[in-house]
Amino acid sequence: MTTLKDLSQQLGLSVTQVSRALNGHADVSESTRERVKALAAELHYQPNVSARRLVSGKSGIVGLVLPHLPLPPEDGQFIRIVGGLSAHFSRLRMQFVLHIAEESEDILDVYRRLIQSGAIDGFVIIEPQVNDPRVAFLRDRDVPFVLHGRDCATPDYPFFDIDNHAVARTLTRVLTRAGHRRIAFINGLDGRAYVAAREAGFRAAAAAEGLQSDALMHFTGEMVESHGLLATVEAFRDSACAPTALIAGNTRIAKGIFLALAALGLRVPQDVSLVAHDDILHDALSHVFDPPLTVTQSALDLSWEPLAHCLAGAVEGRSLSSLQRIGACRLIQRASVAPPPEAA
Amino acid sequence: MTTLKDLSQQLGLSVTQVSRALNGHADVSESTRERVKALAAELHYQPNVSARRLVSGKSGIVGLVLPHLPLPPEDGQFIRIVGGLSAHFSRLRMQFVLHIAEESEDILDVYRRLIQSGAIDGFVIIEPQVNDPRVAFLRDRDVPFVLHGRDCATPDYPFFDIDNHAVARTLTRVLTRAGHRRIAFINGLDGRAYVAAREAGFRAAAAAEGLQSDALMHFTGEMVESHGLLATVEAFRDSACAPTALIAGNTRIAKGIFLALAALGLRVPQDVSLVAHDDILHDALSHVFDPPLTVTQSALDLSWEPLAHCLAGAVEGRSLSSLQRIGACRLIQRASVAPPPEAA
DNA sequence: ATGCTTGCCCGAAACGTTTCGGATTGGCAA
DNA sequence: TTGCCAATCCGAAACGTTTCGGGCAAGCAT
Repeated sequence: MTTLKDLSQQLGLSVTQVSRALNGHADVSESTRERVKALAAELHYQPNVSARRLVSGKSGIVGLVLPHLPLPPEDGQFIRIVGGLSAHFSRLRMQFVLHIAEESEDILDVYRRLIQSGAIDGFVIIEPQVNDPRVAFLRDRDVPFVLHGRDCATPDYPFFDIDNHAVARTLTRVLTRAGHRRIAFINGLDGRAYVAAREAGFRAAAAAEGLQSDALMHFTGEMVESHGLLATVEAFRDSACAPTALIAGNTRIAKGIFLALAALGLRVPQDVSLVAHDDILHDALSHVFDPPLTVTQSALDLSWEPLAHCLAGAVEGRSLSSLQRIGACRLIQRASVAPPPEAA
Repeated sequence: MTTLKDLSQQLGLSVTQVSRALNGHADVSESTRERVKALAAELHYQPNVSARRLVSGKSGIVGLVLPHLPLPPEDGQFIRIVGGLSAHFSRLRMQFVLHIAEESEDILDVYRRLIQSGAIDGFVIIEPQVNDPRVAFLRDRDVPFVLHGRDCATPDYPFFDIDNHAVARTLTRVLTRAGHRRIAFINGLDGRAYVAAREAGFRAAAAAEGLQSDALMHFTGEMVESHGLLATVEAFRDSACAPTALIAGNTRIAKGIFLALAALGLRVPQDVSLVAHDDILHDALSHVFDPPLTVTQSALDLSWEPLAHCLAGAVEGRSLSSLQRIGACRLIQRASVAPPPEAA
C-alpha cells in the first residue's frame, strides 16, 4: 500500500502538498500537480479510507432498513434495488449496507440503534407512506436521508420520484380522449404516497374531462396479479355500471386484469380498454402482453443512481435544491386502447 | 459521540488504561475495569470504527461478488442470502457489501479491482464450481475468503457446507430399504461442487446396496420446477426401464416432478416413491406437498451465521481448523415413500 | 526603501484508537 | 537493608489523512 508519505518522499515534497495536489486544491502549481498525479498513478496510490474517514468524522456508510424479509413476488425486485444502490454508492466510494429488522423490532428502534452507533452517515427510505414516521424521525434528528418517492409536491428533504400525479392524469386522458366515460383505476397499496398521488391525478383528470365522480371506480391493494384479478371481477360484477376502461397501477396488476377479463369473456381492446403504468419489471413487460399495452413508462432501475447521488450530497451537506430530482416518464401508445363498444 | 478521552478524563485514568480495560487486557485491576465499563455503558460509548480500522490496517469490509443480477426464481433466495450475511456481519461489527459485476466484466477482474483498492478484507464465495477459479485466484493472492460449499472432502480453506455425499446416501438408502431397485436422481446444475458430491453419494450408496449402475438414472439441470418436470418425463419415456423411485435435488425440483407425475397418471407413493433434499425454501416447503415429502432437511438460512464467523476468523488470521464447519442435516420420514408396485 | 499582494509551499496539529516500552507502587524474600 | 517480582498504571508513538496557520519569495505599487 503506497501512502502519501511514500509519494512525498519520492517527490521531495511535503505530505501536505501532495494531498492538496491530489485533491485539487488551488495553491499547487500546475507542474507539481502533474508530477504528483503521474507518480500516484504509477504507484497505484489509493487513499486509505479509514484515515480519510477518521478525519472527516464520517463513516462513509449509508444504509437501507427493511422492516422484514421481503416475500415473493416483491423479493425479486428487492435484489435489484439492493444491487443497484450498492453499485452506485460503491462508485461514489461509499459503502451501502442492508439492514433487515427482526420481526419483533419497531422499525424506529432500529434507526435509533444504527444512528447511536455512529456508524451510519445516512439512509435510503423506500416505499414511503403518507406522513411516513421514518421521515419525521430522521428529520428531527438531523440525520441525512433520501426518499424514493415523496410526501407532497415540494417536500423539504432530498428525494427522487416520478410525477405520479401526471402519470395518472396522462393515463386517464388517453382513455377519455378515446371516448371512455366509465373508468376503473386498480391502484397499489392504500397508504403509500405514490398511490395517493395517482388517485388524486386520476380524479383531477377525470373531473377536467367532465366525468362524474360516480363514473369512476378506484381499488387499492398490493401490486400483485391476484389483486388485479379480484378487483377486475369486482368492477364488472354489476354489468349496469361496469367500466369500459381500466387503469392498472403497474404491469403486474395488468397481468391479473388480463386473466380476469379472459375469464369474463371480455376482449382487449374491443370490449374493454386497458392502460397501465410500466416500471419495466422484468417479470411483467408491457410489450409482451397480447395486445401490447399502452403505458406510461419509467424504468424503476434508473432510480438507484439519482438516489445514491442525492444521499451522498445530503451527507456532504449540499443545498436542498440539487438534491431533489424527478425522473422522466413517457407515454407509449400501443394496441390496448380502443373506443368503448357503445360508441362503435 | 463519546470518546476514550472523555471517559479517561471523567475517570481520572489514562486513555491507555481505559482502552485496555474495555478490551479485556490483563493488566487492569478488576475494580478499575468495573468502573470503566459502567461509565462506558452510561455514556453509550461506541468505539470509533474508522480509528480502530486505521490502526488495525483492516477496512472491516467484506464482500460478495455476483457475476450478474440474479433472475427469478433464484432472486428470492438471493435477498435472503444478502440479508442474512448482512445481518451477521453487522453483528460482528463488519460491513458486508454486495457487488454485482457488469455483464461484460470477467469476474476475476472484479476481484482484482476490489483487492487492489485495498478496501476489502475478504470475500464470501457462493455456488462454487468444481475447481472453482475464484478459489485459486484468491488463494494465490492470500486474500481471505470463505466458501459456501467445498471442492473436496477436506479443503485447505475456510468453508461452511453440509455433507452432501451423506445426504445423497441417506436418500438413496431410504429408497433401497423400501425395496426400490430402479432409481432416478434429478440433481442440480452440472459443474456445481455439491451436485457432484451428491451424485457420488448416490452411486456409492446404490452400489453398497447391491444395485447395478444401469438401474440408476441421473439428470442435471437448474434447480427449477421445469427441470424437475422435464427430467421426470424423460425418465418415464421408456416404460420398460422406468424408475420406481425418484430423488429430487431440492423441493423446487420436487414440485416439477409432482406436476409431471400427475400428467403421466402416476400416484405418489403408490406408483412412484419420491424423496428430496429440503433446504427449507420458502416457495417450496416439503410438508405442504400432497403427500408430504420424505426429506433430508437442513435450513439454508442457517448458513449465513457460520459463513460470517468463518470469514471473520479468516480475516483475523485464526487457524484453519476453527474455520471449517459442517452443518447439521436430519432425515424426516413422511408419506412419499412406499414399496415399489411390483413388490406389492 | 516599504508595504502589500499573490503563488507556492511547509510544519504541526488533529481525528480516536491500539500498543510499545517503561514507570511506579507494594509486598515479600534474601 | 537490598533486590526482585507482580500488579497496575501511564506517556508517547503510530496508523494515514486533512487542514490550520503560517513562511518565503517574487512582483508590484507606494
